[in-house]
Amino acid sequence: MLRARIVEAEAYEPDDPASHSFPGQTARNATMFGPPGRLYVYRSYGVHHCMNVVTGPVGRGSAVLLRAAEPLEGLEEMAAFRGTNGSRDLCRGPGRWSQAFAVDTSLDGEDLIRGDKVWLEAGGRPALIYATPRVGLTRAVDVPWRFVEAGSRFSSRSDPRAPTPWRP
DNA sequence: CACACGATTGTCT
DNA sequence: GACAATCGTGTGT
Repeated sequence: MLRARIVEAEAYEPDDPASHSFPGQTARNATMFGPPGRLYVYRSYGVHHCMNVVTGPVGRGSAVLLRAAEPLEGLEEMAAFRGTNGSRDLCRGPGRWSQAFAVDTSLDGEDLIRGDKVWLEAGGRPALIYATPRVGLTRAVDVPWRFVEAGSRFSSRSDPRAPTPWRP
């Protein structure tokens, strides 16, 4: 069993030029337009995989990219999948996290609420969350829809110099 | 069928 | 800080 705690995520909306759902539904992003609570997996740069949680109702195309997590359980297995050791880096970045959990496009569409391969569990909310611009985009580069636990050493980037606290 | 490109990462300077 | 790796997907012809 592998377990990790989400410390960083980014939101993507259908009217958002940076979102895969922006151009409309296609074969690749079909899961984004399906029911919420499913896992949307896509391949990035031909090399890595990235995990998203579908958040919108059927037909909308909203999702949250899972960018980084604090490994909690099964660290040796994660390290074996990644071919490295060092707990800080196991799930630091969307590609690394997917690799640590051996997630690829074969798991696209998995039910994260009732599934038995990969799922979400309720957890406590971080005491302080910062909102920042999203990472690695060429469009909508200033939209502050990256959310990161303040001060987490497992996030993919250091905290912003002038942090903007975010409250749900 | 040809082409451009990307929600990344690791390596090298 | 710069750059290559690598390929599925979307678009246009």
